[in-house]
Amino acid sequence: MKVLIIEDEKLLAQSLKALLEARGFQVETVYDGETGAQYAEMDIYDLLILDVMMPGLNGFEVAKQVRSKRCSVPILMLTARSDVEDRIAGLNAGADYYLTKPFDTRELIACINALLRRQGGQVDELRYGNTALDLERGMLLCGEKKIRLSAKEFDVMRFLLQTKENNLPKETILARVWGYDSNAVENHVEVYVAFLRKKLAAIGSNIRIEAIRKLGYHLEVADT
Amino acid sequence: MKVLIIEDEKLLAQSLKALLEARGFQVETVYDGETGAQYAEMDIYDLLILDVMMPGLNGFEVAKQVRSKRCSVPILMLTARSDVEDRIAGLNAGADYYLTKPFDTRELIACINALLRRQGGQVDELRYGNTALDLERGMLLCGEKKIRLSAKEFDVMRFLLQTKENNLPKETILARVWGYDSNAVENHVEVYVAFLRKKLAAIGSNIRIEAIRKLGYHLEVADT
DNA sequence: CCTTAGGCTGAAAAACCTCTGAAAGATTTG
DNA sequence: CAAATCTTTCAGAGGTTTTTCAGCCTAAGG
Repeated sequence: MKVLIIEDEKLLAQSLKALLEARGFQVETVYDGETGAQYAEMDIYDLLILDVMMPGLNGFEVAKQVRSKRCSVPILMLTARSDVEDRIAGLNAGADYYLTKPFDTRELIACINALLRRQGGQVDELRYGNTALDLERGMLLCGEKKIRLSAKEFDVMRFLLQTKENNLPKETILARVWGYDSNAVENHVEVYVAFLRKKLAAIGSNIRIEAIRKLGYHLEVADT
Repeated sequence: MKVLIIEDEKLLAQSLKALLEARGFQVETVYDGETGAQYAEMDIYDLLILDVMMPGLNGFEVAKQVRSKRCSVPILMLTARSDVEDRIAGLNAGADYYLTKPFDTRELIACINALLRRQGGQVDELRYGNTALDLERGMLLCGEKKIRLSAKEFDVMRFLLQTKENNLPKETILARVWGYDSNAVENHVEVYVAFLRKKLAAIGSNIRIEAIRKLGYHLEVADT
């Protein structure tokens, strides 16, 4: 789980980072809106934590910009301003939750869990068709049968299951599974899709991984 | 969009109902937790609005019960108790958002929009006549039938659908789809228009791509 | 009614993607 | 340290898509 914190108060940013890292998140922090928007648009994060009041681009603007790029990562907005108008503006700008500073640590964690749960983050199983991905054990389950996935297979399968029948470009899979700065090539994705198709077939799953040339992959339930 | 309101204060329930109906939602209200949980578990709602303090099953319990049935409808919790402990309990019980009474009407609407926006799995598409272009999967849809488009076919079709019955010179299509600096010729456009007409016919679309000599192409809905 | 240029079409060639198996290179496990 | 498993690399098969081209058709103007 990768989290991006966009917050100009470095002290708060650092303490948030520590807090989340202690719970097993991978955290990156940036200290201004422009950089934050850039990072966020790589679309490799599972959650954005966004301060409203920042020099340069403020939180509302960052949220709007990110959303305008069709990036649907959950956004949690933080702010000292408890004004109703602000909350409304934040939500309308594309935020998913609005939390007022100072906030209780446990409340923050509960919010994050709620947001990630909706993304399929806190559940222990992702289902589609007649098949489930056990997130604890990294296994594909279908009826009585099950099969173990390797780490990369698991990551790829997870992203596919999160986007279900929506298109997922190879680029994006590459960025999220191998890292945006890795020198992995698209054939890696193809190879892993092949691995997954083999394993899905082995347990009799009715999930198909469909390829659309030049666009990417998505899941479908076999018609038959 | 169907919304279920579970709220024992009938006055508040009714005013919420009116408020939402005015925005085009289909609203049902129930006045106690047991009934609410039953209704919710039918899994036919797009959103639950849930009061915490109710006789019998309270909001936390309803949320837990609904979630335990693997029902993932978004839950918005309302309460007069502004206690942090409550908010945490609510979120952990499975709520997606926690709003404290009294709340601003516009804030409520913003919350609802935020929740539905996320859930709506927004399959965006361009429609014209009896036909739609699925932008996510690059397919043409017409009733039950659908057909895949190749990348270039898709680009041309999208461009045509964006300008609808306005004239679109071949030159412009060339520039936009093949790039202004490519060495593609106008016959390319003609060929692709032919491809598209064939595919449109194959799915029984009533869209016609009309050519006007020296001027370009545009769409029309077939009269028949 | 004829001419002509623009538009249409089918076929074939060329280019391009995706898939796959095999093998080499890493990494983990026993 | 050896064995097993996982990841990367590579090259070619098999399709599909895109381009090319030549000839046909049709609308518009004389």
